[in-house]
Amino acid sequence: MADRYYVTTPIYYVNDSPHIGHAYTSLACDVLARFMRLDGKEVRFLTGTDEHGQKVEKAAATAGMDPQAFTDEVSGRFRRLAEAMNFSNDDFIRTTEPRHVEAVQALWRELVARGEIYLDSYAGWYSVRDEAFYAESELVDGKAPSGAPVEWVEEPSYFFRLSAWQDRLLEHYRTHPDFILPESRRNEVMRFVEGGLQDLSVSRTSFAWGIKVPGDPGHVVYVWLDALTNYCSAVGYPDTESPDYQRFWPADLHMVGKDILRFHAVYWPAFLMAAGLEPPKRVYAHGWWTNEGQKISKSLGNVIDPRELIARYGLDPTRYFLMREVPFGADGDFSHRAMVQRMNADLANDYGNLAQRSLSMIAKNCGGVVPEPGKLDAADQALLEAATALVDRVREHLAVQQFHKALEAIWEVIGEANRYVDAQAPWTLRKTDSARMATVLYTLAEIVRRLALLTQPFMPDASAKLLDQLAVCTGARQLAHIEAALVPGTPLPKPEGVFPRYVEDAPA
RNA sequence: GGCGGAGUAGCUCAGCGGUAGAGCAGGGGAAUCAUAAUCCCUUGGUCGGGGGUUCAAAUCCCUCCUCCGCUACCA
Repeated sequence: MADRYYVTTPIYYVNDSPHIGHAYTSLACDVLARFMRLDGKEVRFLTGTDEHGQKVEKAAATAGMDPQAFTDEVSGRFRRLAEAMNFSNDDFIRTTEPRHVEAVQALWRELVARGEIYLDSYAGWYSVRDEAFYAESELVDGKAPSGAPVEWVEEPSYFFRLSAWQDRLLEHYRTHPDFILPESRRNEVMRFVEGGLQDLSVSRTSFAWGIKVPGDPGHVVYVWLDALTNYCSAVGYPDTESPDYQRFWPADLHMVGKDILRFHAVYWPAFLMAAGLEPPKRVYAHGWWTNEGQKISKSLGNVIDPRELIARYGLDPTRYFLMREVPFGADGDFSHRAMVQRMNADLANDYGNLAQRSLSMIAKNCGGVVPEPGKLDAADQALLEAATALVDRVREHLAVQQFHKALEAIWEVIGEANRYVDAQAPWTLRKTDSARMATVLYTLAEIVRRLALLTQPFMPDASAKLLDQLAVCTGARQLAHIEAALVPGTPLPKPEGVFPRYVEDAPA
């Protein structure tokens, strides 16, 4: 049954400030969640924060704070980002919440009971300076690649039998070709797994800020086993009979950045299968942004703060740009020039102006009410049908996370509509055939309504304003209403531009 | 090093065996409803280099060059 949809962002590590990468991942999920809701599905959209681990423990200590107080604060930043970006998440999970701790410990016990976790010791060359273990093969002249001295360290650790899951993982990838997208990432993962898997150390004794291993409180659960489990804890695990779990698990989509694909596409399905649970239906790894052609890094100081984008360009234009500019999955570049281009050419000129020219003609020539159409001719019908057909086209593109193609398809119809206006020239009809003019303007109002219906997931506020200007009631904004035509005679509010043109500041 | 991907108009990219395409930028024109927005026409590329297969190659094969990704336990 496809009447439900469960989509997740990664939980964001609180040792980091929210940046464009976080906003991007969550935005993609938000667009999907909003689209699915408009398409009549019951949606669960989850995001949250990952709050355990050595780095958090240290960062809290450095800040002179208790780890929980520290994570409370940083987690709040991610909540505020979600609000600022107008994300429609239904839930926000934190790994320090009791519901999650309980889920992780239950999953752990399940894995132990099934013989998938065993106690051994973890040994390797450790560099205190780098805080990292190195493989024998990575050492250079007996030192870390960084040149730091290493020492042989052994500590007790629990291991997950990842090696036993190699064949079953490969089988899963083969029988579920859409499990990992885009395809190039799927191939990378498969090659990686084909290369052989080692058992995974899933506990740590070197720090304490984490979830205690059941029955062995000296150990803390490995951060990834902890973090990934959030997707299940949020829908009620370990109560697999709960309504939420029954409804939403397995998740339809885990959206992730390409940097954390392996954890989601290899470890996570292995953990789940080992615990007798179903793996998610899809993991999608998207690309990264550069800033004006430059790789983004903290040391370069060119990190993009989503709040600055919103302040400068506005929220919906920013959302539009991120979803439209780059083929989803690939890396992309954020540049002021490209942003302004999109804002002015796509939004202000094409879409905004189409709406504005249509609505203001109605305001001036039809008494500010939805005009009464005569019989529709072939051109009217072709345009209306093209708009209706967009529902399926957009749905198909979003089913495989091709946001840019969905928008491209919508903009094709916007282009057709602008050509239609010129071809029909209602300003001439006003003098020669006012009945035909009314038909044309009615068709245009209908087109704008249908377009606005479809742009809601991408640009919720602007689309809502357009629908308001067409006096479409809030209960008639589902995709199912695509053909629920406007009622002639309905009074319309005064039209106002929805997509302002970006004008460069005059040089000082 | 190994495996994989990509190099096509100024920019971003589509095409992947049959006379080189789109959007944006540039140029010209039309229109004047509209956020000086829209519409039409148009300049522009020996499709990274070289070799090969074929009646025919961005499109298949070989080779070279350049760039990028993956190559496990910080998240």
